[in-house]
Amino acid sequence: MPELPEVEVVKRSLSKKIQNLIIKKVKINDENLRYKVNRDELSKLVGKRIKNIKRRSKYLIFKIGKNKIMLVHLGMTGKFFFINKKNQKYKTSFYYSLNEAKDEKHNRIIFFFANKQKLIYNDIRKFGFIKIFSAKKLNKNSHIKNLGPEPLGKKFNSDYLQRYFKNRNRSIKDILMDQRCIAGLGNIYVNEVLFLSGISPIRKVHKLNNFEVKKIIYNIKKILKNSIKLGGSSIKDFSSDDGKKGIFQQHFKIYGRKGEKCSNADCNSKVIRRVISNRASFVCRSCQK
DNA sequence: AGGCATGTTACAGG
DNA sequence: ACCTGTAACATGCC
Repeated sequence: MPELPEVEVVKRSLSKKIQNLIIKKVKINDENLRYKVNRDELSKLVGKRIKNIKRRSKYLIFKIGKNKIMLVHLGMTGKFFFINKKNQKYKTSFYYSLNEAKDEKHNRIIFFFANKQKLIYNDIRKFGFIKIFSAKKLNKNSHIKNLGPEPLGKKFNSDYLQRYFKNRNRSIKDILMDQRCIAGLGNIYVNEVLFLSGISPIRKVHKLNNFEVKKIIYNIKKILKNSIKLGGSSIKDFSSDDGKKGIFQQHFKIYGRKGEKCSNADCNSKVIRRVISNRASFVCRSCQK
């Protein structure tokens, strides 16, 4: 589930819950995440305070104590649960589950705080990871150092993108999914951006004109901002199991809508699904050229 | 039973 | 050095 907007929403809601809490204990139920969890490093966090949480691309960066960083990537199915003093469970993610009991099985790492508060890292497929290292090493970290600009930042503008596109013979879908070009988009939002921009995912980037590049940038920023806003508001009342599935998909205009009528009012074409860059693309042939 | 899934990385080859 | 395509990771759902 997690692309930039989801990770941003997780960051915000987690910050409210755990900022300034002191870690009392860490329990590892399953150390075999994408990378093997380092027990020694994790145990060194005991006694330290969670200072703040930041986001870079789809990574969560926890500053813990004076000089520790906990870098978390949620992979495909990673999520956090927070248990408060009254044993109420907060799911700080969109990810829904139809079966709470089955959910428990995938609680991989548990952080304990005072008064029975807990932070649980839950991950079904275990493509996510948690790494601990010293704060000095953050910028040299292999996951972080090659990331392109944040799409919502000033460095992501048409000068940058036109230069990046100029001599590259790759498809626009491929490039937008490439975290070295732009950090934080994934398959769903790339689908949405290209639909809104009226551009076919297989177009070569060096053949896009300035207007098209600007349209892509505008739509990236617009969709991401809007999704963060929607995420923030839908998470607040995210307590019952009913209707969760709807929350996940209802905002997407093209992703997952194979066979449905194109959502542009004056278009009667049907959405088709095809695989591009090894992932599902949903396209309206009439609206995306 | 087989296909599919929001992500990243490694590798082989051009 | 840059680019492309493919497979792999683990698990559950339809």
